[in-house]
Amino acid sequence: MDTRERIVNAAADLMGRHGYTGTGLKQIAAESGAPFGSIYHFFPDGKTELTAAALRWSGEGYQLLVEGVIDGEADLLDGLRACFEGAAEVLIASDYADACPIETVALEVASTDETLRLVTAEIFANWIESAASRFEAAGLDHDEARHLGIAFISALEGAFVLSRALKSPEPMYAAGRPVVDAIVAALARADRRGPS
Amino acid sequence: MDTRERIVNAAADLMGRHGYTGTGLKQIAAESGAPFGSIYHFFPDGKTELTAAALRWSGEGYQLLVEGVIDGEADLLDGLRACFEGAAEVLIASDYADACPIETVALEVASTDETLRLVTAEIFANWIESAASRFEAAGLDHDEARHLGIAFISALEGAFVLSRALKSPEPMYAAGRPVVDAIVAALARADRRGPS
DNA sequence: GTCTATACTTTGATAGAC
DNA sequence: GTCTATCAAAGTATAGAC
Repeated sequence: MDTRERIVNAAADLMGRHGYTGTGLKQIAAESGAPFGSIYHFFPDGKTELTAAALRWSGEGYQLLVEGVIDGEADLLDGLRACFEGAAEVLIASDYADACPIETVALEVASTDETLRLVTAEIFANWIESAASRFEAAGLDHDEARHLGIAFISALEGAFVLSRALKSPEPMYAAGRPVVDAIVAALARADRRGPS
Repeated sequence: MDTRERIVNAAADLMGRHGYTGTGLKQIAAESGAPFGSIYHFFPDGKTELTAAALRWSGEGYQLLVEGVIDGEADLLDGLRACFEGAAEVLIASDYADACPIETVALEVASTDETLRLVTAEIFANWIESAASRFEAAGLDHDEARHLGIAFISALEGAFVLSRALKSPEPMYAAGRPVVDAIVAALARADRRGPS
């Protein structure tokens, strides 16, 4: 792994746990084993540019992870349930440190850094589209698939907040059920309208 | 309003928008109009103690606000819908700055400050209990009311993240529907089991 | 209790030797 | 490209006059 990659990796890891303002460039240099000057060599625009790269890297990685979990199950609904269950397991295993890698940063920059806010918006939009496309492929119409995609990501993000604060996996399960049930109901309605 | 109250008020406001590490004590002193030294006069333990007070103040205020919205509607379900709708309106009116007042801080301190994490846990627990007690009063059994209370708060929190990042009210509506529908269904089941 | 000045640390960022 | 030394600013915290 080259130096640039190690820096981005360390930034993504630290920011996922401690947030944007809570993570210093010196800390990133130390954690990655890279000399401090290398950060500005690879990211001339400094912390903003590095953070954008870290967010995109985390965002892509997490999307692939979730897609793997969903597509790893024969049934779409089982795949969705596995997401909440898997997230709960990772939370417990990491003592509630490893959750959504971009959520804390997204909230921090939402009203303070428009450049980074746009990066988080693009990532969330990708996640929503990833989920919605699967719902649409399963038979839902475009709008309904999008709304439930948003509800799915919202439930995950909301449950991450509560689970980390309460140090309990309970929200992961309680928040997942209504969304999965809503998709079950929507698929049943779609099936009644036009069975494949 | 006395000095202490102004300080707590300013801290709660600033931290709600810019987070914990993103808000400085000097900024709080300036915003509140209080001299810097007064912060340490009223909060000898410094930033941690002040933040705990700000979180509790925000947490209580937001709970009262939401309870007012819910109880302001004749029907519980309309009250829940009004929460998501009202949150969407406030987001738009504030250019997506005013959302959940403790969410950003909760994520920031979850893995870095156990004292403050416990404060956010207590606040979220109060919110969950506030919602669950209303669901139970409407006819749901204790466990189901609690699970749906958690799902309700999770949906709100998750939608806040997405709405602020995307600068769109859409998540507020999309995330709210499955939870409200789940409560509709649960109430119908409870009614079938034992109509009042 | 109020307010100012200051100490100490850490931050993001830069310059320049190698 | 790598690495170190250093800057100016902002962070928390403290001391002490009034």
